[in-house]
Amino acid sequence: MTVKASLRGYHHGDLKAALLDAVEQVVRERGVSHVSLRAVARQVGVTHAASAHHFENKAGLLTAFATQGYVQLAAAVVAAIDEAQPADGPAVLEAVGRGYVRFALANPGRFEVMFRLDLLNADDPNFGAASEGAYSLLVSTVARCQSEGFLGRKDPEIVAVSAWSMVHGLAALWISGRLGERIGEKDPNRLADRVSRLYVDSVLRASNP
Amino acid sequence: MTVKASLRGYHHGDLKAALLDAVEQVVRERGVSHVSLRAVARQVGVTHAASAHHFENKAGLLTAFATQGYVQLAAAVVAAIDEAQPADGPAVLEAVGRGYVRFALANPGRFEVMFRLDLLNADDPNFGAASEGAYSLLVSTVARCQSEGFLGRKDPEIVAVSAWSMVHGLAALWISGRLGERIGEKDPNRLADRVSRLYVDSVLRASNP
DNA sequence: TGTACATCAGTGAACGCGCGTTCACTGATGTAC
DNA sequence: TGTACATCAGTGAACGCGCGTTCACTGATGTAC
Repeated sequence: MTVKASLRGYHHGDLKAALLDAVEQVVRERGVSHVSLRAVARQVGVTHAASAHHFENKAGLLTAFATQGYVQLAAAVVAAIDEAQPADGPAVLEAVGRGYVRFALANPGRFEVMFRLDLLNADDPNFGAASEGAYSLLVSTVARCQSEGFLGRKDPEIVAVSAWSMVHGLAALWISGRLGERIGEKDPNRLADRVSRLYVDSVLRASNP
Repeated sequence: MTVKASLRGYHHGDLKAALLDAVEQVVRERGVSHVSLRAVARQVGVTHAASAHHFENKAGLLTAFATQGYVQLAAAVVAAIDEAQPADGPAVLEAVGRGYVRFALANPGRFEVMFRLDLLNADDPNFGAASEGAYSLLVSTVARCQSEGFLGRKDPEIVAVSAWSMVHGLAALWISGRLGERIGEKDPNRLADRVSRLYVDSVLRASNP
């Protein structure tokens, strides 16, 4: 619901947050390519020049939007871990994968923006920190698996990268639509569960060196 | 090298192929977002309206470009298999992964376009056939692994999807730049080899049921 | 309680840009006879 | 060998569009005294 300008007076109150919400809405309803300063401002009910007071330019707005995304992603992963009540490192990693894919599928447009570095100020420190925060969940989970002896002589870096690649690829392929048309499993969250479990069972639990 | 209009006369000869080559060049040098009918025509040295004689519109041009890409991808995968002289199904699958990533990294812009369904006529029959042709290499390789007894009681569909997801995600993350900055292995092709090997060794060769 | 004033937040108009599509056109090619 | 004619391929100008940025502005808020 947009609050009409006539009802809210000259000052908005919290335009910064409202603009970020509007990006979310435009991205969700019409796709990344339809996000423009003008469309976003229209959504809020404000002049399209207004956002310059809060974000330097379009890249600044999208960078803030993507930064929110990494924070939310980390929260979704933590929530998935909590929910799983994991008994060991591999169970944590399985939950991390589930949480990652679930977030991406629930927020496909946002997820896309988070990796469209051509649209962002990739060197923004807040952006870097948020992204690093999400990544560190993966790294520490793999470290736990290693300390519990589940890695054998596997390189933890390769385990982390391959796990990340798998869930990222699964999300990207599902969102692109190239995957769903080809396979029997039509529920993407169930698919994510099965893929994560296959990985964890094969790579971590099989206990070969 | 662009042949000047003055040298080549009124008719181009093979404008259709030249336009597709020009898309490749623009995408490689300036990125997907800079591909426009005008930029492509400029590259060839031709009026920007000329492409309408060969491709209905921009989506048509990009669809043809992406279709070429799937054909090339399939060829790259086949070449990687030939090169590896694989002794069994898992070795074939490892080569498929290597070929997939190698193609993506050598042609990042093209690879991106191939999955940007928002830019394409996704229901174009040639496009669908080319994409299906590449996918079928994966499916038949997994089937071979199964017939050789390497799948245990694993669902072949889940094996295929997880393998595809992993190499696709690896390529996408590397191209986006979010991966290279975080890890020690700086050669993406070596990284792809190691990731593919980890997958094949753990999922197929460990021979647990 | 009241007034002056600085600061802040949003306005509205203007700018120049590159874009995709359309269309009447003209130059070149090739085929029929 | 020559001519008429249909077809094809590229031209060039025009169109309308939505875009991001800039800037002088004005309305609203809050602080100092």
